[in-house]
Amino acid sequence: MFVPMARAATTSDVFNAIAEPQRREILVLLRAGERPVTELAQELGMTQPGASKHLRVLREVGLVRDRKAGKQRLYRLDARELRPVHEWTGGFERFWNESFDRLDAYVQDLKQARRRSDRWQRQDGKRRRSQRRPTARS
Amino acid sequence: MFVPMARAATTSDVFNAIAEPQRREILVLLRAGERPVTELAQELGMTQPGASKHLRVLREVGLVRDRKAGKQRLYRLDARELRPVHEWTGGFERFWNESFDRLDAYVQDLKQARRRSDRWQRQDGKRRRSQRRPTARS
DNA sequence: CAAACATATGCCGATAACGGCATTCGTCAA
DNA sequence: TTGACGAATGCCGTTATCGGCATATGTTTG
Repeated sequence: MFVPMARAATTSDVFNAIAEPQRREILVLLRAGERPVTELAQELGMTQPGASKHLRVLREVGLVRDRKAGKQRLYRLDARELRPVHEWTGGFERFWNESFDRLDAYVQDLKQARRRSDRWQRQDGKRRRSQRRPTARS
Repeated sequence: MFVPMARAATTSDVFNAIAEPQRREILVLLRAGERPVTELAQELGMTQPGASKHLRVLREVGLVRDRKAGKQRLYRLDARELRPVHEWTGGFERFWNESFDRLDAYVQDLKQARRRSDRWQRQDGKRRRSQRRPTARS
């Protein structure tokens, strides 16, 4: 028998944790320093239990730590686990710098070819290369 | 009446797209160059429809583009949308470099204080600071 | 046109995600 | 101990996700 499963063993990894906008917002807020749950909930415009649940997820992947302070529980950032994400995306850096796009490369080639041939035949007063943007999505 | 919604308007942003291990894997595979769906499906150990669906998600957030090549459809990487993620995580860099941890900061302070006081009283041959790494997850 | 091949889409089942509410748990103070 | 307060947990309803299968769509070739 087949046992289908949703999102395999994904749950509870860092990529998943930061896929939630509210959780990202929490991390951003925590850059300013420790904060109790209620305060965070308020800034996020959600209920306290809601915030607590997000904080749980963040805690479980190690992005956040908590310490007791009286009856409060102060959460603070622990960004170390964000590093793998940074590095993973960094592995694609050359693809967004270096002409990632065949089209770009192609256009560059055309330009070069033009320049070369221009040196040989100097006629053709017409405007060459008429803003190639093909109407771009409408 | 209340209309609860799951993951708000999250769906279909880049963070969500790369939250899926298989989709990350696809991106990695595509670094090597264009690839048809079937090939990807095979390397991922999943069915062709499965791969197609992941590719759809990636396409919708702009991480991937496709071009027709005969009866095949070749997918290629377009990593530009990965940049925002890289930059967002980069915004936390100082928290994992610079003593993110109060404990570390504390230890640093201790070291400094020691050094200072050492200049005044030169005793205490004991080892100071015993590798504070707190057992790291087991 | 039909057959063969490559992809996309639709449907389904199982499960996870999110948010709110009610409630429990834990801690401090009177 | 009781009351007040902060935070966590449980439950529920709604929606999304993921995977597989069957099927549709599209393209090339005979």
